[in-house]
Amino acid sequence: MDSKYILEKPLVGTRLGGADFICRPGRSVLRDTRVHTTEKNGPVVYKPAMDGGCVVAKSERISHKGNGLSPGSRILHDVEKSGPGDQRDTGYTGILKRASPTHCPGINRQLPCGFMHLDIRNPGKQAELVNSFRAAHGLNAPLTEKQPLPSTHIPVPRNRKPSGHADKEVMAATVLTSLSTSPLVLNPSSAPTVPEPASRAWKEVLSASYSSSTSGNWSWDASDQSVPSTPSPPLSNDTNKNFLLSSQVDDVNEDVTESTHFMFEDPIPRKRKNSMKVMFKCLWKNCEKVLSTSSGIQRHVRTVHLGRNSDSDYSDGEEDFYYSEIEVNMDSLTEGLSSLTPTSPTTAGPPPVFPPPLTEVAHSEHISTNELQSHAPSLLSQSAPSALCHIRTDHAYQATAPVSIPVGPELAGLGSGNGTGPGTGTGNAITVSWQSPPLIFKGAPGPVTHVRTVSIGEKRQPAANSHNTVKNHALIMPAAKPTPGTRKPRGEAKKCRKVYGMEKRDMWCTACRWKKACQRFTD
DNA sequence: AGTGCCGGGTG
DNA sequence: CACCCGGCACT
Repeated sequence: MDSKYILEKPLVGTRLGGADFICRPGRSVLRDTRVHTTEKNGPVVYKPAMDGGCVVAKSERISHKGNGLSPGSRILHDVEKSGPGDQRDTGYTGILKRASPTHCPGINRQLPCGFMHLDIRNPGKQAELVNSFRAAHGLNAPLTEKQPLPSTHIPVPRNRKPSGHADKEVMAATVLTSLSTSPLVLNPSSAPTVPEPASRAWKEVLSASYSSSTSGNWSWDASDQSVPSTPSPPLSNDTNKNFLLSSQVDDVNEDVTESTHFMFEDPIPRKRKNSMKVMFKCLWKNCEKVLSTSSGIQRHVRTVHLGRNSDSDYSDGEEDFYYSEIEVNMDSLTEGLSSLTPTSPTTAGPPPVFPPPLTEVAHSEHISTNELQSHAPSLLSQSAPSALCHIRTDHAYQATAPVSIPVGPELAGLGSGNGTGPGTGTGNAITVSWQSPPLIFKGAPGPVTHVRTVSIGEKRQPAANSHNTVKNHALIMPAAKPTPGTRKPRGEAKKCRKVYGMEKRDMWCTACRWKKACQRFTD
């Protein structure tokens, strides 16, 4: 399930000389057990890109049609062509269907967007996108030098010089990834700075590649839930959102408190857009710094956490690891709502996460035990600690009437795969799939959602919700075994004993006679 | 104290 | 399994 889930995530990547670069948020996957021909094509492949040229890949599968075809139509065509057996392809289509932006921040933003923003003026670029896209799905996309085209800028760190085969591949992946996904195309003005999404993708690639001990075979097995290759904080899954908006946020205003909460998923984008503002939050452990500008946060990270000289512009992009974009609901902030009362405690899938949770995330949201997902809570806690606070304060089960716990479909669907995820959207930055991250409770849009966190130590609960509670247990913490001590809530209905009394004990149901849960007067 | 029922023992 | 009961949690 897990692996499948991952495959269903938005993938972006490029196949370079036999190596598949599948870049997912949080993790970059390079999978290819086939013979690498990178040595042969590698240099040719990325050199142009690094020089600002454009790498044009030609898909073998579509090569018969030539390269001159309308890229746009080809894209669609290719997607449609996806064979049922091609998991990656299906994965992509799945993405399209799922439209789960939270899953793949940098990427997600790009694929779908890429289609929409294909630069008609530059067919070559479209070809790139197409190829990158295809590559991401495992389609062969041998690179060629045809149609060299100017590329938008490629975030190649100055100080990082490829020093080996792996590095080259990394670079190639980075370049291609950025090319295929860089929204910057839309915003040339921001060229001077490294596009965050791109740079992130690049880093992700790097992190994945560097963490790999094998030479050309970089594969991130879906089952591999190992610890992230770097101690970097999680990149928020929402980084993909409002990317464009982020560029607008140039006003250097005051820091915002951590009160902000993530809007991982935006079911009603139009509605919220007005009040949403992209902020940059430091993900460094125990640091809740939130700044309104990426440069600001980068500086913060660089100087405060990385110990770099604040005066220096030097940046290897390392900072990108330590902050993420977040959407801040300005309405909630301006309305004087306590920062503790997020209007919509939505959470997204499992964020990648490294730093320890700031708050206890009640054993609840673990959708699965795999590490990836297990991270989700931490992100959750980091991103929306206040939400958790609320969650814990409400004991729905104490209500006299059955209380329905507003659990989003995501949660309900947890069983279906991380996708469960937390959300549908789960994905996250880096996250990968975080899927998970189900993690998560997604309240119905509105003020404080009453989400009840089931704690292990919890004791009996009124009958009205007993079933719900039990279900929640199963849903929310399938892995969490009911600890001894969690007893079935005592039913409110009169039992045989009360109904018949001790004198008519023979009239009791057998269960009652045996001191078991009454079977006759069930709750 | 009364009640509900879990957990465990016995045959 | 059926049957029983110690004991806990809760009212």
